[in-house]
Amino acid sequence: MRKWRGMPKIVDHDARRRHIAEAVHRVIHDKGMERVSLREVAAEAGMSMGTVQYYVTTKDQMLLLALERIAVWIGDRVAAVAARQSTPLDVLRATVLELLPLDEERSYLNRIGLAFQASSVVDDDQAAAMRLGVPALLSLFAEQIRAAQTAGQLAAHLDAEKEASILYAFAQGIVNTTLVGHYTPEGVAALLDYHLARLHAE
Amino acid sequence: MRKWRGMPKIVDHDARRRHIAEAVHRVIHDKGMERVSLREVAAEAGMSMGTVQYYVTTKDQMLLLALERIAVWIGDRVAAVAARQSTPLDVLRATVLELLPLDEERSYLNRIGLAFQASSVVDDDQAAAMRLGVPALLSLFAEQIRAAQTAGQLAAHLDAEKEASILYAFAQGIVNTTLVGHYTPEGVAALLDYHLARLHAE
DNA sequence: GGTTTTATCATGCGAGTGCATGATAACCGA
DNA sequence: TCGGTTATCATGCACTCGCATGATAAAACC
Repeated sequence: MRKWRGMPKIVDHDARRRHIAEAVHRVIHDKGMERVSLREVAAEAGMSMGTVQYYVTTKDQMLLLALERIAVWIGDRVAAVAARQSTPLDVLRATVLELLPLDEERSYLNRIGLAFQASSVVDDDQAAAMRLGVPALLSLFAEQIRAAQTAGQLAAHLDAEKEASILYAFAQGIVNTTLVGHYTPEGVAALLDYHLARLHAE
Repeated sequence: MRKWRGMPKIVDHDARRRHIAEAVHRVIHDKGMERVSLREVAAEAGMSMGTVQYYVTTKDQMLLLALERIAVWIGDRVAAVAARQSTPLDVLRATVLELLPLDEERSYLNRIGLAFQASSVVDDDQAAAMRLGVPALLSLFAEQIRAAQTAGQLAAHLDAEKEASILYAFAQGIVNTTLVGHYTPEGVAALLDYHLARLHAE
């Protein structure tokens, strides 16, 4: 599926937008945020530039669309992996691991997320979109920590909110160093397990 | 100090390069990495574009120069604040705090660092320059942790290397969330103290 | 079947890009 | 005092950018 040419009307607008957003992702991943342009994205998406403009009124909106799409992508992945766990501590561990660049797809997502993290410092709309996911993750973490505490999996004296914040910061902070190869996937997992082990009820 | 015009020969090349690098920093901070151009930087530095080209052969080299400059800037700040502490634990705490966006100057440095972190994912030279500082900081952390352990300030059973990695990741990971206002400076410091407290020898 | 709507494309425009070049002063060593 | 080096600038070039416009064809509607 590469080239459409003059066959209108039965199109799924959401699918088109998704297609464009994914082309933006690939451009960001392969060439970097500074190389994102309407032309480059159109070429990557296999459409004319005019068609991209038909679905997206401005470049900023195109980037925002790509950002929102990747946020729901990550959100879906986290929700799916969390649902697959049995104990609160497993949810916690699996969720953090899901956020880290431990295989190709997660590295892909993290590279793009990193680019948006930087570009959102200067773009208010992107910053707002970026902020959306954070409280959800933090409260998921805190909730699982509390559940693990009542289940006797984690020490009762822990401050769930603070532990959640620390855990999330750790996950965010280890990304870049791992992406550049400073840690192996096994090393990162060992680091996480080391940290979680100290939170255990003895 | 804004405009030179036709007064050559007694110039300090390093000073000129520093001046250009700082202009790059301001452009990145105020308008974002994508708006960095020879023209914009020249205007910000108060020189003609040709003069910038005289000191910097290419745009990539200009960015690399700005990256190296900010790395030594941060390194100097960390070294200075570390030298001012008396116990290993104080060094550890003060060094981490120095890396966080807790006041205007540190926010300034962190915004720029974040931009380079993203752009270095796609530029190999920048990635190499970025990697340089990490081992130094990690080994400083590990060293101070070990010193604190022998001094009885931190629990003896801690894995100094792993704790150093976790601490550094925490510092890196809390930056963006703090920059967008999700944490107050006091909240971040409290988070760090909470984490350090659990490492204490009882 | 003719008209309107929807989707796609090619093209043009003014602005901005990185980089190269030639001119022009100010200083230095003779 | 004079040629040569050093530093600065203005300008030009080929290219890309975001965005606007007009043409065109297929589908939908009547």
